[in-house]
Amino acid sequence: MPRPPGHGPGYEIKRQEIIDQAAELFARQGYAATGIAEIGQVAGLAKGALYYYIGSKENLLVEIQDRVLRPLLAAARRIAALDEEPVLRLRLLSQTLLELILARLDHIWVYEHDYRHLRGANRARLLRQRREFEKIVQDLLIAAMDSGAFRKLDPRLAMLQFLNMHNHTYQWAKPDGDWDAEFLSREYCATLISGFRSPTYDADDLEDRVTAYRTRTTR
Amino acid sequence: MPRPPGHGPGYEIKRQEIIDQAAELFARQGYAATGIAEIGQVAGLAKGALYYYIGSKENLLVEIQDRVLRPLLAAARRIAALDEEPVLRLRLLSQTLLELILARLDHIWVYEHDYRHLRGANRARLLRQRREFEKIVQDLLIAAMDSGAFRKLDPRLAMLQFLNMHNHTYQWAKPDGDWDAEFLSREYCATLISGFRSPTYDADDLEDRVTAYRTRTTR
Amino acid sequence: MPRPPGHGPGYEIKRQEIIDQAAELFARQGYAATGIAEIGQVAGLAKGALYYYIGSKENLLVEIQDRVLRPLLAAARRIAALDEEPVLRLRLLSQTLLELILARLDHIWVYEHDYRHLRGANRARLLRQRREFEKIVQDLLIAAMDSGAFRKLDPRLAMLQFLNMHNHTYQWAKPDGDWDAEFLSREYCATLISGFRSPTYDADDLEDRVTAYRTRTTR
Amino acid sequence: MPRPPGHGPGYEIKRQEIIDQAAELFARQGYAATGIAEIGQVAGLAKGALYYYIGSKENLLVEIQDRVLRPLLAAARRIAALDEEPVLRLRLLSQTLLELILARLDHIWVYEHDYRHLRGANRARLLRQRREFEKIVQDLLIAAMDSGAFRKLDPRLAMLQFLNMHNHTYQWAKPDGDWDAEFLSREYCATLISGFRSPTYDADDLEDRVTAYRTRTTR
DNA sequence: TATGAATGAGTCTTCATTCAT
DNA sequence: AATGAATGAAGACTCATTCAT
Repeated sequence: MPRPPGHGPGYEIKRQEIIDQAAELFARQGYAATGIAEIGQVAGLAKGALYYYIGSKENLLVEIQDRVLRPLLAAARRIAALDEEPVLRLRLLSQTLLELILARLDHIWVYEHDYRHLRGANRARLLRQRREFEKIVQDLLIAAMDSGAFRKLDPRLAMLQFLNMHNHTYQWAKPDGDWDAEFLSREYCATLISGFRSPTYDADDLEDRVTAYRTRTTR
Repeated sequence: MPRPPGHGPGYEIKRQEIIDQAAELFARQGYAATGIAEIGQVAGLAKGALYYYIGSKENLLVEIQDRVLRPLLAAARRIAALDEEPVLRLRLLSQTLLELILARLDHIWVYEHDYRHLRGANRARLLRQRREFEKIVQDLLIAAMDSGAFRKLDPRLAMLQFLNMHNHTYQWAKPDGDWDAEFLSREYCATLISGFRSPTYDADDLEDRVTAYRTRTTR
Repeated sequence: MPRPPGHGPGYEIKRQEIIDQAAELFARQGYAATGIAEIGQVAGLAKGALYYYIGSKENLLVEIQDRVLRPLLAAARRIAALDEEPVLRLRLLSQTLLELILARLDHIWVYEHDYRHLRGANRARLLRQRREFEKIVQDLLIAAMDSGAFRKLDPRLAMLQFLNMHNHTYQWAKPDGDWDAEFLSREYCATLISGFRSPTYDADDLEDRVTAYRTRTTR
Repeated sequence: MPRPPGHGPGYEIKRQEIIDQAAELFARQGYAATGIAEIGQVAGLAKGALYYYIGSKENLLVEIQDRVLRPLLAAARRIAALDEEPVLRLRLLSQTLLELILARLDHIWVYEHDYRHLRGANRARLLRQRREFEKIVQDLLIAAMDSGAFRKLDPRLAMLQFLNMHNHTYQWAKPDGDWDAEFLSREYCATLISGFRSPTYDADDLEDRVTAYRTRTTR
């Protein structure tokens, strides 16, 4: 994401605005089917000025992917490092993931659909980050098995079930849908955990523990 | 899908071949990012001859969507109409769905990603069929609730969980992956049913009943 | 207009049918904007068979031009050679010309609009024939001046006025219009002759002389 | 004729130049037979830049039609509204019409030949304007009849004779022909008026009255 | 006689990008 | 900081024509 040197104070603000607008267009029409001219029109900028801000069309895609992956990975790393029971951490991660999906539906569309249009280094970095996120989830699942909370499952398959359930949400969620991230997370986790748990594990008080955790940390 | 009248015997065969090849390209690169020239090259046909077979690029997309939706809907209708317990029918539908996904991974990519590039009547028909499929699943879930097998759930949310779990599979499945449709269906359903079931419902013998059903019907 | 050797009895009939149909299409849409495929469709023939009959698209144009010019020139030569007063001959020629225009409106459209798409020898021949027709008209006008019926006019300008008046008719005439060729010829000639005539020439009995001529020759 | 917003000062000039060049090509070869590539070549512009100016091929056709119809209708409306004798107004309109034809021969070719390639709203507007012009002529002819100058004629047929005579001129006129609009108008009107006039109407001083009118108004 | 299949140049149009100003 | 003008390759699609069968 090379930026021309020496910018005024409004540069970055305008730039972020343009990325917002591009994300919306890409989500609605697809990256390949959206023209630079269209973005310029929505941004109220002639093509020359547009390029002054964006550098290239692929750059926009990179930025949008980044806007998804950077906070996602940061949150995932933070949650995974918490000194809490693995199942609780999974539940927290679930909600964070859903919050991000619901908050930025258009970004997620682009993230899920158009990463294949990235080339070279951009693509490699993206895939690396995706794999890191998957590993965090999988490691949490393994930890839950090791702790006796979950049965012995194929960890990769468990991780994929977890991600299937969460990641596909963008396909039908609406910006102002009936269900918020907390509710969905509770429902999804209820299903998944009842499927994964070992017979001895009692999941009934999980939500209480979530509440307790939140009280503890936001105070 | 209007075709010019009067074609030789080899026409339809060649046509289906081209659709195969197009599906592979669309899956890899996206519909919008795949050029007609590229398809012609892969098909070994000049542009003129290519159009003799395909009519238009959008036509290819329609055919691919149809190849997914026609068998899917047919199977779903058939299974829904079976005189079997709802949970068993869900399990059968799950496997059929996964069989279709795994057998035609590229078609599913296109189906999931590029339906938005359909216009007008083609798009309307597609959405109608998608909704019909969703309704079949949802009605099965309602039947399972009515039979006492499942708890009282929000039927739409249950349906979406079911489809999240299954439909997202195309994102990571490989043509020669380790897991076949039967295995995945067993695992997915185990998770979902343990999440959905009422306390009194015993799901442990479901797989036996699946086996029994298969024996009964294939004899 | 090369024709493949050795044809069955139906060949020429079918061929003429195709030219008819092509003329209609060319008239409605223009030569350049009408496709061979369209002609084939209207003729109920696949492209291969079509070419068996027509040889080439330009050939169709040549034939249509011929269908206009051959009878037109034949009639013009015949009328010009009549042993009748020049003004009467002009009146007869006028009617013949209008009969041809009204009888074959589509051919005339093509004749007037698309002769420029002819190339080389075809074009040269066409222009030669057009000039011959113009010369016949002009010579009749000169004869009328020499006979004292018409004033001394610029013969070329008189000829052009005559042709302006007649040839532009195709632009607004309808296949089943209110006015037939005889009526239009009477009206056009009344206007033209009253403009061209010398003060001493009495045009009032022209129509009687036309009737007399017709009675004489059709008996 | 929508144009992209925001253009520099040279834009419209260049645009008009391109329309000029296109009109010449269309006139020589026909609209359908002239390629965008050819226009670009003549304009010295690559295809992209060409489209920056023209928007679409049909747009060029619309502009050319407009260049004919706008001044024609404006002049016709102005002349029709003059407080002069109807026959004089017809004579003035005739000359204006011929001036326009001779001044823009190529535009008139396109106007007469290719209006059928317009579609939808463009076509409707064109036909409406053509009919308005025809109505103006016809109303003048009716006024001349009402004033006693002309015999009782079929007004529509009289109008068509008037337009036949004038409009067909483009078919043979040359850019630097021997005859100017004033001369042709005098000749055409002499013919038409002598054909249309009532026995009592004296047309001999019409040209004097034209001269008088011109002197009066240009002073 | 007639067909279906093929071609490849050609159709109009849009693309992402650049750059002098 | 921003613009208008330009490019040329690529976009989907149609064309008249050929030819083995």
